Amino acid sequence: MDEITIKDIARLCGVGVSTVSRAINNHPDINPETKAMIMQVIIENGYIPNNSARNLKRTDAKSIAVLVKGMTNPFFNDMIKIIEAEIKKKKYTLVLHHVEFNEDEVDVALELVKEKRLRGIIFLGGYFTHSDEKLNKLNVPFILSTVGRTPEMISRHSYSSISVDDLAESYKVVNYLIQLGHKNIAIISAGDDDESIGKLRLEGYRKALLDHELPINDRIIISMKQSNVQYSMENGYEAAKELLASGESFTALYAIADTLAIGACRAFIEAGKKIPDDYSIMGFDGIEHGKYSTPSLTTLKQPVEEMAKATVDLLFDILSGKKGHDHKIFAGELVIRESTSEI
Amino acid sequence: MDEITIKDIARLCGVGVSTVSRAINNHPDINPETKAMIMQVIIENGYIPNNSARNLKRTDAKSIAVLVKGMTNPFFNDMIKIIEAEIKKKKYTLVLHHVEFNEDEVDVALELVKEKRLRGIIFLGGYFTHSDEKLNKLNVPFILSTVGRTPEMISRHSYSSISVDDLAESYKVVNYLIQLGHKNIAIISAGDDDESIGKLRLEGYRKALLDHELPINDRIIISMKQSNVQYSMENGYEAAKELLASGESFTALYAIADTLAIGACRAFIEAGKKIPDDYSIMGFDGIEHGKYSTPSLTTLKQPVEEMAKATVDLLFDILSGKKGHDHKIFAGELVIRESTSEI
DNA sequence: TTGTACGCGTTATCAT
DNA sequence: ATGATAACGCGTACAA
Repeated sequence: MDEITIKDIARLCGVGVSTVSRAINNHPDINPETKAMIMQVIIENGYIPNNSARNLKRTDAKSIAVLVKGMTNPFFNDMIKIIEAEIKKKKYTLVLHHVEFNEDEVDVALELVKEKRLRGIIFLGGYFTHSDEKLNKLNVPFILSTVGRTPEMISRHSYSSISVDDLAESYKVVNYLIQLGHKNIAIISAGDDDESIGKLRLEGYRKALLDHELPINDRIIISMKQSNVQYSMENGYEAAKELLASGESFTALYAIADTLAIGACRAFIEAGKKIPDDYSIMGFDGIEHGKYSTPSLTTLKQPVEEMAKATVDLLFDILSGKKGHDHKIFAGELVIRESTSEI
Repeated sequence: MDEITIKDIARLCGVGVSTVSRAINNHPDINPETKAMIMQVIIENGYIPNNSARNLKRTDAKSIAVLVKGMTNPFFNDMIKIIEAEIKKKKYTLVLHHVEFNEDEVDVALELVKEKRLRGIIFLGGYFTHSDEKLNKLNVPFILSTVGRTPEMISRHSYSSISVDDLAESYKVVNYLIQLGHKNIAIISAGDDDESIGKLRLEGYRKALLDHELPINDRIIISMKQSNVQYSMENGYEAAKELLASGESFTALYAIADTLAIGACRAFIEAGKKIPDDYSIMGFDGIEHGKYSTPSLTTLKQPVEEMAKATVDLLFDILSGKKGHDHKIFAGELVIRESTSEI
């Protein structure tokens, strides 16, 4: 015998189980003295309520899940931190859950909803091309935050989303490079099968070149290796080496994530190239890291803090019935640092 | 009414609940046809078993929790990835849980054990100065992995640990700098109240200086700001600026984490200092990042992969009764890159 | 092979 | 203010 339950505590205290339950859950209808006595016994015996049993019975769990797809991008760490704090501030419990690249986040969410009596869900990152039918099974409000969305995709109102316009912001990046005088701009992007931010950012790149009547050279459009960890520095490093080895001419490189850009910078430097003198390099995301790199990284910064706050605020507005589903798009900020210059 | 339960499925199928249960859990005693039929109905109705109820009943949960203290250090990401894969390989379920710096990891673990019917626990990072009394309440095997330990602390046998000898490895770092001819070596370490790796690494620093009869100058021993995120680049950056502003003379800097070292590098570079010509800088941990920094970072690399594997292996050996508790200490590896040179 | 009934630890409801 | 008891959804003896 080693698991001690609420019954044991009740017996030890000479009271009923419901009284113990009341003591634990801060119910009003209880004599402060009995409560104190019970709490004392609980501490002495190291009793810990079983959460499974609680969740089974409870109606007011007040918890919200954050599902993060792919934890390799440090970009999410910042967001999680803020979301965590905001949720705590609202006296809700946060259930943080990582989901693998090959897992189905909606399936995971469906399970979690049942298990934890969730009030809401926040999806962070990932692709998210799920059927309406499946999404409708998720009968708690959910928000797609920083999940790649095309304008057509967000024309639904069965859920909310918080994001930047990946296509437009990506356009800004390339546009900036063009303004600096670059005409041959390489890109390190996601694979062709990417359905999310990778695809959108690549489209933004293409559109910018097209609008400026610059040629699109497929040989300087490099994809991350699928075999490597996605969005890793190593991946950027390898891609950059491949690019340099190709012999194609270009004067600027745009990596669709800061991590990739940092890896790419290293490859260029090792190859004896000067940044930004020989090549300009730009990233996307605005992670802390880019600020402390050498050269520091010019990037398109996503307003992490605002987005994280907006995500939580929107969710709570929906929960309290104040608002219906909404889709907010945040503007990114061009952060010019040392890795880019005029040609 | 919208939550569909095992009873509903049973009714829909015209069978008993136990038959449905058997279908779900791959029990042997069931007619393949009935099973197929039941599974079909389950899929059609989108039934998902309630995990809380399952955990409440189940005796064979086969799950292991990994509690990570402080997710700010990317060092842990690598370890988690590996541990995750290893656990999956053994057909166990992984419960990943972050614990805040100010939370008590043992309390969290205690709850989790009850809730999830855990078979074992892996603690990653943190301080871990808990009373035996408290640890004894944790009646499942647990392993402290990469948790700062002094030799005296690990002389217990109620749990296992996997770590590097932080003091000795730290000594190696400073010893290497001394061999390069440096005599005035600054350090960015944890606060005085640190009881864990920070303390041990600082002790290693002191011991190395002492052994080589070099003076210890308290004014070039800088602590991370408590107000900042611990072990962040920003923290290293600020500390380095403080150091430079102090006017104290030194030729080398040892930061007790790579993240701190990277931030410090940036501060030095911004101040117009050449690394390693003017100053040598070393880190500790061996994160991916240091490899792609410029200058790339000389560091003391912890054998992440081996340690992660050893952690899981040891846990399973204990679970299967093959072994009792054990304490393994891994040797770090001096990785010499560009940020250090002879004086 | 299948169904019935009980119990897991807790909270909610209804008495008292 | 407190206690008895019925759920919560599931797994599993045990009976059939």
